[in-house]
Amino acid sequence: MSLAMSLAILDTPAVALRFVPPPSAHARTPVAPLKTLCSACHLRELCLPCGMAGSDVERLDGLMFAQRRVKAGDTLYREGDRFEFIYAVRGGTFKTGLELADGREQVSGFYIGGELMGLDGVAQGKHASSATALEDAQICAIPYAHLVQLSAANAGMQHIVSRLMSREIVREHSLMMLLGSMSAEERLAAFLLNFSQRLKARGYSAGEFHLRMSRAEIGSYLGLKLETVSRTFSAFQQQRLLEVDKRHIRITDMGGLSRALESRMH
Amino acid sequence: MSLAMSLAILDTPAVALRFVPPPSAHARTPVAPLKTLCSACHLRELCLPCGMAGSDVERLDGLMFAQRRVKAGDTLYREGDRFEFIYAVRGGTFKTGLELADGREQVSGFYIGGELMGLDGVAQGKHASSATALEDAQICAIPYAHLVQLSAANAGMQHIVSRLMSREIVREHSLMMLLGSMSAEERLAAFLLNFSQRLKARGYSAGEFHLRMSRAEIGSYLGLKLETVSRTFSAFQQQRLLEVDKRHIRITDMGGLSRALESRMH
DNA sequence: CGTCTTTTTGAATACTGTCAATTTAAGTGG
DNA sequence: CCACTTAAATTGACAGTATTCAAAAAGACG
Repeated sequence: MSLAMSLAILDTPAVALRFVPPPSAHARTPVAPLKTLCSACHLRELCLPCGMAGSDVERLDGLMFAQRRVKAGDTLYREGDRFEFIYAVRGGTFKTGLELADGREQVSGFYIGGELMGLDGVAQGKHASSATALEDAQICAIPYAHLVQLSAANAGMQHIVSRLMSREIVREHSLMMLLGSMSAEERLAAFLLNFSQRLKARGYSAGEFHLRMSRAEIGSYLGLKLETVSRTFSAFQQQRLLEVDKRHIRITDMGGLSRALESRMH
Repeated sequence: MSLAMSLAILDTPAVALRFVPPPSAHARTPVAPLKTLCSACHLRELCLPCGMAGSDVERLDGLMFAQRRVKAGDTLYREGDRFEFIYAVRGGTFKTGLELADGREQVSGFYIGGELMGLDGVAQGKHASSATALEDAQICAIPYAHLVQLSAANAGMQHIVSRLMSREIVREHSLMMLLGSMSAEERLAAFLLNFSQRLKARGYSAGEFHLRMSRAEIGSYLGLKLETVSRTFSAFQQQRLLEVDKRHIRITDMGGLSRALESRMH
C-alpha cells in the first residue's frame, strides 16, 4: 500500500463539516422549537465546510434548517424516497446503505457528527440509499432546493456545494480502492484509522473510542464477513496494535496500525 | 445478487452524455481550428445530459469548448494537476486511475464517447486521478469556471452539473458494491453487461465489441488479478455465454450472463 | 525474423468464507 | 432477582476461491 493511497483514505472522511458540539438549549428560538438560526448555532462557521463566509451564514438563516431527533434504529430516509433534503449530522452516528433483494444489507458509509448525508439523491431526484441511526441522534435537514436557490445567487455558495459533492466522489473512490486491492487486515486498519482521524478532527479522542456499529455492519462496509472482522480484531490485539473489548477500541500502537496499511508493498 | 442491484450497476454508466457521432469537418470554424460551436456540434442536445434546454446550448457556445486530439497512450491530465477543465469524450476510450507509490496502477474507470471525465477534481481544485487514452481519441475540454459562471446565471444549468456529479457518486457506489460482495464471475459479468449497455446507448452493437483495455487493466478495475480475469473469460466461453478472441468479445447468451449476476442469491 | 508484450493455462499456496459450537451480554417475564 | 430467550461476538475446522509462481503460446512491432 502506497503512502499516497493511505493518505487518500485517511484524509477523506465522509463529507466533513468540522466539529460540532451539540447546540445548547438557549440557541433555540422559543417560537420555532424545531428550528434554529444558523448564525446562533454552534455549527456556525463550522457548518458547510471549509471557508464559508459570514455572509453565506446569514443567507443560510433564511433557510431555517429544521432540526430533528432520530431514535436509535430509526430510518432517516429510505432508498427511493423523494430527495428533498440533505442532512447534517449534529450528534449521533448513522449508517447508509441499501437492502438487497435477498434480504442482506449493503452498508455504504458511516456518518458521525459534523458530516453530511444524502448527496447521492441529487442524481435521480430520489435517494439512492437509506440512512439509519445507530444510536439516538440529531440532524439538521437542509432543503436542497433552497441550497440551489442560494447557489444561483452566490457563486461562493455554489462552490461549497460542488466541493461537497466532489468530495463524496473522492470518498467513494478511496473506499473503492480499499475494496479492490486490500487484505482483511489492511481494510480493517484503514477503517479504524479513518474513523480515528474523523473523531480527532471533531475533538474526540483519536486513540480510544466506542464503535456504534456491529461486526456485521463493519464487514458489509469493508466487503468482509463478520467472522473475518472479528478474527482480524483478535489478530490486531495479539499484535498489540489494539485493545478490543467488544465495541470499545483502544489503539495502542497507531504507528503499527499505519504500517499494517503499508505492509502490502510485497 | 438482487435484481435491484444489478439494475443499479447496469443503469449507471459513467456520467453519460448520450451518443455522439464524431463531428464532421465542416462543423469547425476556419478561424479557430480547435474550437467548435456547440450549437453546430453533433453533440448538440445530446451533450450535457438529459434535458438541456436550447437556451442552455446557446449559452454553451459562449464557452467555445476547445477540442483536442489525444493519441493512444497519452495522458489527458494527471493526478495533482490543477483542475481547470472537465472533459467530454467525443471519440475513443480512456481509462482513469492513479499510480500507487509502489508502481502498480489502480484503474478507477473507463470512459467512452459521450461520457464525462474529471469531475473528481472539483473537491480539491486539482485532479484526484489521471486520465489516459487507450486508443487515439478526441475530447472537448470544458472550462469548469465557465460552467460555474453559467450555473450562477441559470438554475437549470446548475442542476445539470449537480446531477452529473451526483451520478458519478452513484456510479462509484455501484462499483463499490461490486468490489465488496461479488465473485470474480459476477464482477466480470457486471463489467461486460455495463459496457455493453453503454455501447448500446451510444448506438453501437451491444452484443459484439472490442475491448480497448488489457486484462491487467480490467483486473485492476474489478479488484482481480489479470490471470483471474483471463480464467473467467475462458470460463464464460466454456459456459457458452461469450465468444472471446483476445479483446474481441461476442456475447452469445445475454440472458445467461445476466443470470450469472443474479446467481449469487445462495 | 526476432523481441517484447499480452494472454492463456497449470499447479501449489494462501486467504477468506462457510458451518458450527461456545461465550458473553442484554433483555424479558415470571 | 433469577431463569429464560435473544442477539452479538469469538473461535475452530474445513471448504472454496482467488492469488502466486511458472511456463508456454500468440500476437504486435520494429
